[in-house]
Amino acid sequence: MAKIPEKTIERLSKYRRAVLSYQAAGKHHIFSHQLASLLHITPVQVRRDLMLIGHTGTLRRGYEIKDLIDNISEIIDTDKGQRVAVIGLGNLGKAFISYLNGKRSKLTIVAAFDINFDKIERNFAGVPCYHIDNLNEIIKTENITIGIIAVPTEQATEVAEKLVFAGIKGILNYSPKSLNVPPSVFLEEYDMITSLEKVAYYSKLQ
Amino acid sequence: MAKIPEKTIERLSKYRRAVLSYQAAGKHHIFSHQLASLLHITPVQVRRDLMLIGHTGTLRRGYEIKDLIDNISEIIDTDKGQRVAVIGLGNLGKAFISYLNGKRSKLTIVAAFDINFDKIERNFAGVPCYHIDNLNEIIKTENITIGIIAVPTEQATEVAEKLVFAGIKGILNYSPKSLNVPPSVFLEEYDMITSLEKVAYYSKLQ
DNA sequence: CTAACACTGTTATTTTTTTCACACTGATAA
DNA sequence: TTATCAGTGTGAAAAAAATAACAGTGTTAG
Ligand SMILES: NC(=O)c1ccc[n+]([C@@H]2O[C@H](COP(=O)([O-])OP(=O)(O)OC[C@H]3O[C@@H](n4cnc5c(N)ncnc54)[C@H](O)[C@@H]3O)[C@@H](O)[C@H]2O)c1
Ligand SMILES: NC(=O)c1ccc[n+]([C@@H]2O[C@H](COP(=O)([O-])OP(=O)(O)OC[C@H]3O[C@@H](n4cnc5c(N)ncnc54)[C@H](O)[C@@H]3O)[C@@H](O)[C@H]2O)c1
Repeated sequence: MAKIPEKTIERLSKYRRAVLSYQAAGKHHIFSHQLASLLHITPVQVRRDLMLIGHTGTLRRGYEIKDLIDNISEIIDTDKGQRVAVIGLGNLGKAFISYLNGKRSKLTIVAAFDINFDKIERNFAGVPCYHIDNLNEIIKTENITIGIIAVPTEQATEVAEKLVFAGIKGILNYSPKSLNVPPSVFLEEYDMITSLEKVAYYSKLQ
Repeated sequence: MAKIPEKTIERLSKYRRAVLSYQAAGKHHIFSHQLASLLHITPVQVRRDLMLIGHTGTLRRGYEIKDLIDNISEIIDTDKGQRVAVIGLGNLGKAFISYLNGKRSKLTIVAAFDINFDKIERNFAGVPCYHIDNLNEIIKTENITIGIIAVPTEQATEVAEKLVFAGIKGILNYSPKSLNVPPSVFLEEYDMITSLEKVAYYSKLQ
């Protein structure tokens, strides 16, 4: 199969979540225009994306949800799933853990790390919190491949280095400090100020 | 000036934050390759973006930081600034407020809304929290133009309707429920699961 | 004075992403 | 039976975004 565009990968994740909730509502099929309107995109975009992963629909009923979920999962999941750690159990870290817990079976948050002893050796929403000094060890024994950084700006660089040293595969960074990691580690960063300033910019134009 | 691409708008916001921290470190000038490496992009991309907003650098010293900040602000800020409300003072809402407070002068969070009476009529990090029933009134009296949605999924649609009704200009939605708003309201949505699944996908390829 | 250097600014090109346009198809209704 | 309808699948075109290529230019070293 040809290389799938990055934007398509992002949408596949959204399609899957959209159809999961459709399925939960008892539906078995969905049309491209329905999926499109859930994501605020065009039906052609949907059909093209699904074409790229080789998913075909039926003419009269659209796409079969069960099949679609399987096909998307085939692409974006790994067989055994991946194990995730959150570093920094503050507001943001907690929000992520409560949000993700019980959502997806293939990505599981299995550990949190902090330096605050009030948080260490407790569970938050079922996830154990360890001292940051144990990061290297736990990453390895727990077979964690993805780290989510939610520590204060000043600590972010150091935490990233520890993650890289421990052999992490991917980092999702929410600290405002942009990180440098070797090319063998996939890095994704998000900062809400960018989003907010974008909203502000386009709001003022209206 | 020609229309500025959406991606450039996003990067302008990032450039400004990057140079602000450079400035805080006592620097007065920055080269395109330095800015580029801070954002993990190419120097050409930086020069092109700055060209689009009509900012020019000097040959030997690169871009003057003070000027650059002014020029970017000229584009993405409004004169009087914009006032922002957070709806849902949970983990996420709190994280945003503490993060934004004192960061930018032109976008100010001036109100939070919740239904939980433990939170209402108190301040969080200097921001007063009101009952959601007062939303319409406060949006108008406080002249709020942007709303950040951080309420549970089930409440998101209703909250969005209230914001639209109150005449909001832009919405930044963090609830996983994708919203429908009239075209007069600018909508931006972010969901960390998309980011995380993307990281997972590209991590497994490495 | 001249050449080498290390930047910026911009045109041209390439790549990526989205949209258009339309063939195809099975169901339905007249 | 035949026309219409409402969907999918996809090559082609367009639009958006990123990259390459390079001219221009103060600065510095010789
Ligand atoms: N990207 C975004 O959109 C966004 C939004 C809000 C906040 N932020 C940033 O995210 C970070 C966290 O925000 P928050 O509201 O959760 O802050 P917080 O203060 O509530 O939480 C930070 C946590 O990190 C822990 N910590 C500090 N140093 C550590 C270390 N070396 N190792 C492990 N843990 C450590 C602290 O004990 C604390 O529990 C901040 O840097 C904030 O600026 C980013
Ligand atoms: N987009 C993302 O990346 C992301 C990440 C984490 C969580 N989330 C989502 O964000 C939302 C908030 O997460 P959280 O961890 O802060 O949850 P939370 O439960 O800590 O906070 C939700 C807050 O909203 C308040 N609330 C409920 N109904 C309300 C209403 N009608 N009007 C005003 N306030 C109301 C609650 O009292 C509570 O204080 C959830 O839907 C969660 O799934 C999104």
